Amino acid sequence: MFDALRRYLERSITLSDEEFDILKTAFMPRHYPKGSFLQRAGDIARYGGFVAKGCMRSYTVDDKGKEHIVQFAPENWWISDLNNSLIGEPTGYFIDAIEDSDLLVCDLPSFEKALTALPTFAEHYRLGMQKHMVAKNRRISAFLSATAEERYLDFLKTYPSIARRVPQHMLASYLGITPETLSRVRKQLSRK
Amino acid sequence: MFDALRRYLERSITLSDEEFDILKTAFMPRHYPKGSFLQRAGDIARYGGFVAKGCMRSYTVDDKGKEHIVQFAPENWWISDLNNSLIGEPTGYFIDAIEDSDLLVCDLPSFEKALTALPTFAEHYRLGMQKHMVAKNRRISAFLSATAEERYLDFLKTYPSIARRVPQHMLASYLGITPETLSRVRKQLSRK
DNA sequence: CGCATTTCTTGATCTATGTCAATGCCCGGC
DNA sequence: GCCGGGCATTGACATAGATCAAGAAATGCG
Repeated sequence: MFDALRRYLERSITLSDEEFDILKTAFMPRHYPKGSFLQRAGDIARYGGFVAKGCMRSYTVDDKGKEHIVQFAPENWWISDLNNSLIGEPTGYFIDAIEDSDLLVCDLPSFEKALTALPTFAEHYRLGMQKHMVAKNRRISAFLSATAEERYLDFLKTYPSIARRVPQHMLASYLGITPETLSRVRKQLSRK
Repeated sequence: MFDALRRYLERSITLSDEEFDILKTAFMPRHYPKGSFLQRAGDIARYGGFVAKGCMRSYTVDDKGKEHIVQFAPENWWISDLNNSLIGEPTGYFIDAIEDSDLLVCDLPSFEKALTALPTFAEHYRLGMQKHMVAKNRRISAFLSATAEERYLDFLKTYPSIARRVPQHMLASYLGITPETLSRVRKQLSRK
């Protein structure tokens, strides 16, 4: 499982064996069977994680019991709830496995220690964060100006592999529309 | 103007005079009269900036010529377009001054040099980025699950001072609704 | 296999918000 | 002090997408 992390990191930075050993101490391998939770709303969020295998999602549940998916995290993505890893207050987000998944999890203090000990890792983290920010801004822009259909097409183009592997109603939830609407959008598109 | 930056930074980190001098070399003071642009869609984005005085905004313009505000940046906020400072491709975002504003602007290479030279600054940047990410996630959640009225109330609570100083139609644009709808929402609320 | 559960589709109707158009207001510039 | 153009409000109407309800397909599991 650590191999996956190392391969992922070495796509952008180089780490000696010794450095990677330091990094390893921060993480714990954990298996999450489909449907199991990494955290629930109301918890004090403790762990973030790197997805080595499978697929996770984070989401909120509104007062009507409806789920709203904030993020998908398949292999080689990070999933965490900075929200309150930072603040230490109970979180509003659920994180669970939508497939059987293997994660390397890590609490915030250990993660920060790793950042301090490994400057190249910190640099990688900063760049990743910036890219992530760009993606969030894109998504916000889409909500501001695009229709359901446009958002769907954009998702297909940007994350084709995620679109293939998650159930449609989850995709709908991520896009901010109902499953019914997504179904109709798809029908509409298939005509063209 | 540099005083403003220093006061802002010293709310969370400590910098010696020498360190602050290093930081200073990365930035150039610039005045932006109301309505003037820091960047336009189609430009190669070069500069990000720290707002010492006034208020900036970044936004996109859709094919119907409608503006969609992605961010407001009053005093002590940063405004930049990582989007393509990173990639070097023409940006899709406009950034302009909605009040007469004073900025400290900085290109990406200088900024990175400062991050490397000043670890405490890098640390501050990382924390700020994380907080910013939390805010973006909140905004996305709001689009997924909240009505126009709820988003408006949330904005009032979260950024009361911005709500007071920007024109309503810009606030509407930020919230992803029309000025007409915002006007009606406000009327509705004033009845209660 | 075969049944049960989840997922997807389809239709009918409803609603929040958008669009278009008109009016009045306020503020900044001459 | 007045004039003009942006800004907010209001009304009538249009529409994207939601909701509710029912089947039809898939999918998984004993």
